[in-house]
Amino acid sequence: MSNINTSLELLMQLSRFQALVARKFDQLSVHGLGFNDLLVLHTLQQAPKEKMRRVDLAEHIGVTASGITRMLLPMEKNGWVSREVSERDARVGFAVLTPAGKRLYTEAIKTAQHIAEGIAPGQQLNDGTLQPMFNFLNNHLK
Amino acid sequence: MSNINTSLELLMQLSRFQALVARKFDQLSVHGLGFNDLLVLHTLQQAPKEKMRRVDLAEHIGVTASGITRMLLPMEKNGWVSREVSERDARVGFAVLTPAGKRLYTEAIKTAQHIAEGIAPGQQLNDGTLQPMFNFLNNHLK
DNA sequence: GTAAATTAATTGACTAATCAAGTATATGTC
DNA sequence: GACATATACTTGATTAGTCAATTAATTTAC
Repeated sequence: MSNINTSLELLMQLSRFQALVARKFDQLSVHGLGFNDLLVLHTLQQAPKEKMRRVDLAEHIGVTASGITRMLLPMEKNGWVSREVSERDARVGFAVLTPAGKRLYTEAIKTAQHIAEGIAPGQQLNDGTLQPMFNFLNNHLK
Repeated sequence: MSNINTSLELLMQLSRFQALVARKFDQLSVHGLGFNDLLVLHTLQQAPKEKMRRVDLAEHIGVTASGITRMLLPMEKNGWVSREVSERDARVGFAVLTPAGKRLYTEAIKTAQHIAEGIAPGQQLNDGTLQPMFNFLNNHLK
């Protein structure tokens, strides 16, 4: 039984943890949303005018362009997100949070926060010990 | 634009980071293996006698029982993993690393460690700053 | 200003997983 | 020791995403 380096060890543990978390959320299916759907709504809600280019949205949540097309499809059908085209660049499409989408988000995010608290209580997180972890993640995500 | 609690923020950032990492690995497709396949091989290799109950393997890497059945199928077909039944409990099946599987593992893990180093250099990790992160993860995974 | 390269998005074909249901075995209860 | 419940898996149907190819528009280079 040989060991592996710290880097790979970290990535593997993160992967396992993430699988756990995603499955818990998806199972509970907060308001019919998967974890990634929630991530889409949250990202849009944080964006200026609650609107983003589809590619940027894809990049932000870590799926391919194709992936975002497929994820947004049912969300558009349900009227949570709408589509807008750019005037200055005919290639780009925007995804915009609709009022219905925002209402759903507001409800769903409450539930999600409770679930998250159940997994990783804020208490543990807010004493600063894990600040380096946030820094590490932020470095890789910006 | 309202904010969310630290717990959910953490889970969302982890999800994004993980998506990034998994996609990078899967793209490079180390010796034809996906990141999760690698995780399976690694987990088996760490286990006593390089053998585990399928259910435990599933739990360890964070997929469902059904998921592990489907993941192991091609790996068995390729002769990297073999199947063994328990004598004391006819329900349980074991997954065992074969010699070919071990050889593949030994090669693939080297490449994987290089890729991992490229993402999260051990240098950054080994100064102890991120120890709380490892503790946090271990708490949730044990 | 035209040709070549790049970028944004979608689509078809596929892979990787989920869930729900089903089968078989084991365990706990009375 | 029979019956109910729990556990270990597998399978069919479905969902969530990938990749490779394609279309269309924009930008760069000359």
